[in-house]
Amino acid sequence: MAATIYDIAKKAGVSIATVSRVFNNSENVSDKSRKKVLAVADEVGYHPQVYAQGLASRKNNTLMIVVPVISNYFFMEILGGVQDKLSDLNYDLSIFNISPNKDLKKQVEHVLKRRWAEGYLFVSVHLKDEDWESFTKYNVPITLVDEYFEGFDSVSVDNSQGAYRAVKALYDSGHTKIAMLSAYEDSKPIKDRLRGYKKALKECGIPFNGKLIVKGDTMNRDGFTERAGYEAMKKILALKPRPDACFCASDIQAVGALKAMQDTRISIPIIGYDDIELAEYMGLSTVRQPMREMGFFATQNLIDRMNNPDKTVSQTIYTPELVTRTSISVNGRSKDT
Amino acid sequence: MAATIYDIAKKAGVSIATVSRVFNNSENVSDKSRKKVLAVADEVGYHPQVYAQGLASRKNNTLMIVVPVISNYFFMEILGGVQDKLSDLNYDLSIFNISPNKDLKKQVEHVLKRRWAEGYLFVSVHLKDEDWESFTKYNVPITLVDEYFEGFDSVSVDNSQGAYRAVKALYDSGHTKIAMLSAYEDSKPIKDRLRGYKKALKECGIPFNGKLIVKGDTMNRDGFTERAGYEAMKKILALKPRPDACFCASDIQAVGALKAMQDTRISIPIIGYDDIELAEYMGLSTVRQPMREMGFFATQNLIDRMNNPDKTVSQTIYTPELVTRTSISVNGRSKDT
DNA sequence: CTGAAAGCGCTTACAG
DNA sequence: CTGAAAGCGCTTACAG
Repeated sequence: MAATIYDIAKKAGVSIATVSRVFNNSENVSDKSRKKVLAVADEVGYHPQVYAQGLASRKNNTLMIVVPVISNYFFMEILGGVQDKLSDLNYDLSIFNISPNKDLKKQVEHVLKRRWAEGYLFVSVHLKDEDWESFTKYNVPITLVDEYFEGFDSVSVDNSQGAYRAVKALYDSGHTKIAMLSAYEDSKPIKDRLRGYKKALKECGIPFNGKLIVKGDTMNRDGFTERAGYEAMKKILALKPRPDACFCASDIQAVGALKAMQDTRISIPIIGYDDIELAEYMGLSTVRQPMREMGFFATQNLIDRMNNPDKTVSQTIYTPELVTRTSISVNGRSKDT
Repeated sequence: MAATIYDIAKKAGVSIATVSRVFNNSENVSDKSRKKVLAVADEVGYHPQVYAQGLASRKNNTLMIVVPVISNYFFMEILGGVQDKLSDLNYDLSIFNISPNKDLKKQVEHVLKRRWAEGYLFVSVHLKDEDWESFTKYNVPITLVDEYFEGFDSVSVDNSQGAYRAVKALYDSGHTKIAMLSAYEDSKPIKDRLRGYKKALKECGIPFNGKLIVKGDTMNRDGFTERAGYEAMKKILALKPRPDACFCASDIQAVGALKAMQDTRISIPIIGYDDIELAEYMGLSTVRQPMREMGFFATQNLIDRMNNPDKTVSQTIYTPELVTRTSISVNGRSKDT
């Protein structure tokens, strides 16, 4: 049906080798041949097929991002950084969205085995060390983003430190009964952020109280949703004695939390996490991660490794910064009306 | 380096044909052979390479979604619907994110030419009819989502009707000076929604006034951002005479608009568009499209066409519905404090 | 149920 | 600058 390199070669009166060279930007083609080939190819809409190219050349010029949840601001920003980096490079970018209904490790393995891409960027894929370890045998360039494993290059953020800074800020503005609006407790970010929360309390001389760690009831997306935030804040506000401030594990939960405070007409200062675009428009104080830079750098890193498979593994850890807005003093909404 | 079908065949003591059959779930393999092959394959982490399979079988079992902006709620929901549909089918799903910096048509053509997937879902890709027409020659299954072209199957929503309903609702609750918080005027959704806006006004006997169509200054993502919404609402509130209600072209802009109203302490009823998850938590009235169903249905449609290339082209158009929350009467926020 | 062999559409030394 | 030919790692009739 579709034209092949043979058709083009015949029509252009050259060999298939020449056609191939034209499409691979080889310099060893006369201008005349090149023009002729291009003209014929354009006419029939020909372009080498990825699968044939991939097999013959043993490379496919594609990078693949593997990610569990596309629908979140963190990923979008990372993606932006990746695309910035890739924009002048000649790589195709494909995104594989891990399905929440199937086994995570199996899916990762599936992708790796099929040798779809030349390099992989795993974003927010959290696996046990032994699982990551088992993937080293595929011997393919991998960079981890928002995850840490000593066997692969990684780019992550110090979640514990971020939480620490948020809680510390709350303490510094005079609060001592600080709740943590949490999510699924086994999720990686929650574990890390809880650690930071505890560390801050300890440093401030406040005893840890498990009752102040509250999550919602809705646990899709591990509880990182508006709804779960809403549910959790309702519980927090019903606590006796009532907490006088709250660190939220994510901005998206904070949105729900804000709504819960509105509905109950009780406001306490809160700090979120992520600095999603909305945060600015909700006056939400939060903890910001340099997402775009992370995506950019991770891509750079991956490409470096592809070009030099033997370079030593590097771990890059960014420190998040606190962004202060109105929500830290009082609920940003209440003030304005 | 990596194992091939020959290695597995040798180790398992069978021919490569048998190994191939095992991986293609052919029934004509003895249990003994199958087990042996699977055992060996598992041991070395073997799996047929996509590129070799793709070339030899002339199919690759993958569907590709091509989309300009991943980072929006509409797309996320569409994706959810696609994944729902695909969950038990044996297709891989790959996402190609059109880069905003390069020529749209060229990128689409690039993807199509390379024959990456067996079927394509174009989501919110807006092209001229003649461009779509030129792609028919590739003769590959394509379904358009949120776009209409008579030559391909399509699944879309009646944007004009959605806007019409919103404006009508505003009128019905007593408003006559209704502004439209717009975005980049050449974008497809804006053109359609403006049409609905005009239609509603006409029906209500209100003369159209171009001054009431206002967009922001920041035009990235065609102005569908919080920032652009903020900017536009500031302008709207400064208009004399001041509009007494506003139809926003998207929820995300409405978020900015809400903030602008807070900052200026002037509130007028607004209705958004999309019904993003946040809307509920902001009390935002809006126009809802059945996104998940659309994704599900479009995928079904695409697969049908792949199985039956000659079936007649079908156009499916959904009608959006109005979701009423507090923002339609007064700014949902102001009430609560 | 199984294997030998042709073929998928390219790339890439090699020789000229 | 150019072409003939081997090879990439699979699938799939075909014959048994």
